[in-house]
Amino acid sequence: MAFFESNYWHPSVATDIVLLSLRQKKLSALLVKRLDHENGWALPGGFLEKGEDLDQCAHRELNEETGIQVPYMSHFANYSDPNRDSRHQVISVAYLAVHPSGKLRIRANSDVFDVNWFNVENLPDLSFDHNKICGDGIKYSRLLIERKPSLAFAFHNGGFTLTELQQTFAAFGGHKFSPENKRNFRLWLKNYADGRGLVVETDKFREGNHRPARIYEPNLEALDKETIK
Amino acid sequence: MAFFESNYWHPSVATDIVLLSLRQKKLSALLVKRLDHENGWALPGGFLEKGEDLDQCAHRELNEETGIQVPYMSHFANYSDPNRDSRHQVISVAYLAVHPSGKLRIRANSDVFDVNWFNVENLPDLSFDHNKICGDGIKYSRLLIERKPSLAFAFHNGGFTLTELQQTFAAFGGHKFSPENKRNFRLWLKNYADGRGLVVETDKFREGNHRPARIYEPNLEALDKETIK
DNA sequence: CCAAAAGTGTTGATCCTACACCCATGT
DNA sequence: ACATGGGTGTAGGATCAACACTTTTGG
Repeated sequence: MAFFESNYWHPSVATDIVLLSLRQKKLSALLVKRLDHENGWALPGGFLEKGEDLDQCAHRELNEETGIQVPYMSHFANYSDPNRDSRHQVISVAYLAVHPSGKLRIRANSDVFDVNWFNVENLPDLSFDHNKICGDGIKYSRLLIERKPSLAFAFHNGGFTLTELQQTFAAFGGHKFSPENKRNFRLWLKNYADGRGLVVETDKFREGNHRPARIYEPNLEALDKETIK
Repeated sequence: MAFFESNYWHPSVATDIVLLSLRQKKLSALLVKRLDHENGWALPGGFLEKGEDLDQCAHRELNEETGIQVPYMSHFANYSDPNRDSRHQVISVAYLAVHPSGKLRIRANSDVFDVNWFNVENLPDLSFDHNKICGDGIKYSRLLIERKPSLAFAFHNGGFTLTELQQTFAAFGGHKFSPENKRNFRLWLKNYADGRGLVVETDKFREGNHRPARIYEPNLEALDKETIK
């Protein structure tokens, strides 16, 4: 006997996560290989379970499949073409997430037998419509970081120098945050962040073969007040 | 025997539509009274059917319940609290839509026994979490009209005068498009729309106890090229 | 001393605000 | 003639891009 019965038809509902990070200063997305997904690369994600909401589902799936937790995650689109999965009708609820650069501890998991970062300019063929979803997520991230530049902080753990922050913006290809107009980037940042108290100066410096660079940290309290998801 | 069976649990999926329009120059939302919704006011919408995608579902439900079609409709959020509907777990996919001001022909429908516009400043108590959804939709529309001002064209049928267009912006309470700075609104519009070719002058005029006002029309081709959903 | 990257001052163009003013119609 | 709303010109302030410059470290 079937486990689930109803007088009405029901679709399946899953979450898929476009997880972005900086790897070698390139914007990169995390992909997984799972036993069921035609053995190809795909976005991390999975089916909604009874009693949880979509946000919980996305966090749970990401944690189960990669063992990580992220400082930023939010919904950006739905995918509901009845034929997007040939086996049955699945609504995919897509999330954008950000992981700070640095070590990624991948947890062993029976379903997932490979996990890796891929430069977003050079993604492999993905299962289902995941190339479309991933591309949309990247496009969305470019819009988002212009509307809510504090998103860039989520790419850094334990503070950042202004040059590092600028490189983060540059990884998105945004115009104003672009290449070597260091001066204007800093003026813009001062204007943007100072009024809102978004960043705080620390007394720490990043050392190198050059003048040490001051390290800044995001002001978590002020960040919570930022509008726009 | 049950109509639908599966080895896995499935949620229900529905679309709900926040349909906005201008009524007496006030931003207003369309609400319906249905036999099943505790006999209270609620957003138009209903369950996804087998073989259709979410956009089709939203258009179909709106058409079935109110007999109208709209020039703008797009997804803005999901609602998935497991307890948002006490009867069973329903994912609500929320859409924002715009209807031009003017006559609304309501089609008789057995499920819906009342339909009406409500000023968004003064909404009644709605079924389920529809007050939350509707409020979010209105907030979203305020963001959207700043990011993509051409949305304002969807509130007008058969052309608009510049004053009418400005009143549309004013209905959202936006700062720059605000009260009686006619001069700057027009300068801003010229700068925004001229470069993109978004509006075209017609040779028609709106008459009144005063100098006739030139009527403009949106350029549909250029509108399609506008970025941002 | 030199290389390399951090960090600052300032000008000129551009955009936006505020305010004043003229124009065309109905009564 | 005048009331009403349509429609425009423009000076001064704020904002922003571009470029040149100084500072501090390691080797």
